Amino acid sequence: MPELPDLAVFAENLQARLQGRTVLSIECNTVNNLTPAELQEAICNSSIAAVRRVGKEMAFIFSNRATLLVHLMLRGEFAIVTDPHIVDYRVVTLRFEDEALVVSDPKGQVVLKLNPPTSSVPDALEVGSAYLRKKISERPRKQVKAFLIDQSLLRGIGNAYVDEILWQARISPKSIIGKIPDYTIDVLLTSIKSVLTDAIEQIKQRSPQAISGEVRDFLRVHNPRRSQSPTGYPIMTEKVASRITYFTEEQVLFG
Amino acid sequence: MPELPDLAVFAENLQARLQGRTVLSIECNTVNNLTPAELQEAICNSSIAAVRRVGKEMAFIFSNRATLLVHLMLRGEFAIVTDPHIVDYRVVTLRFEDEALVVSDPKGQVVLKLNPPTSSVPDALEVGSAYLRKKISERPRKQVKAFLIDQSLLRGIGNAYVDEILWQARISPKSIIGKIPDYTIDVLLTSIKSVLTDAIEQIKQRSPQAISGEVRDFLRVHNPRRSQSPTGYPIMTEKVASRITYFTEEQVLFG
DNA sequence: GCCCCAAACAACGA
DNA sequence: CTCGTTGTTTGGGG
Repeated sequence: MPELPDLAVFAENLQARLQGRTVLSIECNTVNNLTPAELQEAICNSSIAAVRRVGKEMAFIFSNRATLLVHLMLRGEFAIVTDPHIVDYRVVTLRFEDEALVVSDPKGQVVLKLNPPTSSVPDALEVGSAYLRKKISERPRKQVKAFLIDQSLLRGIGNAYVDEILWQARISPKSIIGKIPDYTIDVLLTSIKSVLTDAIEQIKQRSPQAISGEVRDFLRVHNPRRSQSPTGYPIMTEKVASRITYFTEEQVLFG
Repeated sequence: MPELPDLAVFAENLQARLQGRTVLSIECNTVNNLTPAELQEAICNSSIAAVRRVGKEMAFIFSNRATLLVHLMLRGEFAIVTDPHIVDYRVVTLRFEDEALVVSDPKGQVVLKLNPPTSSVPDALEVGSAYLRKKISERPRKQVKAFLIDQSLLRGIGNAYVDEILWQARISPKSIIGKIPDYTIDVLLTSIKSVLTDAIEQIKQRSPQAISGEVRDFLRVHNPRRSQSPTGYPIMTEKVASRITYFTEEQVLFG
């Protein structure tokens, strides 16, 4: 499944291709208590004003100020096609004049939200040091990996990039977050931003038009293709925070 | 720390010695949001009408219907003395005409409650088979030891007597409670009552005047002095439900 | 060993 | 590998 950097690229590309387009009709079944009629009522005949990533979700913002939030979950995908019927497992189809945006999902787990309340949880690319320290002080005993992927604390970091971030910061995923020294929290914050923005650039270079799929070959430790980190340490694999985790001995264990 | 049978004996003895006595003054610090002033207001100049054990707590019931509930936690003790100052770590002192009841605790963990709402959780000596089966069906996956010492399900059983009860019933502490057959639940219920009431009798015989301390030498398996159960099986030690547990191979593992 | 609470963990469904 | 929720277990701190 795509993570934050993939979704950021998808957002740009979806916006480039769909901005200004008017939704002529909608096809969907009821998903998460959202009925086709509600969706119809809310966005039909409106045009797409913007497409933005927010956390791990895609926000389609319409000219009438309605917002449709899409979470792809494990297997959801976006596609822009002339004939929607060629796409299997369609969840929602927005038809424009000559083509259509299809959200599909073979597992049927995609989550749709219409005009949800705005979240107070910061996005990983926006988070500040004061917020991070406040949340750390509220949950000092959490493992740093569990902390970073907890979407109720910080939005957008998933299982692949958290390993990259922690390797970049040289912090063991099993560290107890409250035991990480202040200075190292600064390093962590910097790593969050740099790993994610670098990945966005990598993905743009490799898949400039992507609105689906994922590019992972450049990951430095969370990468089954690699046995060593860029600095030559063997990559170890272990479950941490209930997830398969790639890390090396370079990463300091705090606590 | 005393468990249910010890506390049952203490209750009898405290009542025998204090019933009818009038509280002339109280000394304490604020404990659990209960201020000295509140306590003073509630029970000063009242007399002790009864002393009863309830779960692992001691209830001092006053002539004005006020109730003071005392939980001794790990190291709390009762003492009746003429000079309270000889007792270290005093938490509460109720002065009567010629002597005083002191609750002391070197760890400061004693819990006091004034007129608490009456609990709907049955005491281990009162529990019926219907209640037990209902709770089992609500939490069928809990280990039987964890179930029995959970004070929100059943009040009064602690880490020592639960081992005695389970040995008596020949049920392994690691059994999954929902997998224990109906008939064996009856055996368990009978064991709860018989182990506890027998222990009360044992303690009365050995320490007829006790209002503190604990007698444990007669325990058949939860007893560091013994290496074999009465039937000659070696006693094993293991953590179960996060507690040191004594048990033998005689005890059937269900589930 | 007491209790409470946060966190970890597994299972399940969507 | 997603996010919820629920129930259970575990560990720390008072």
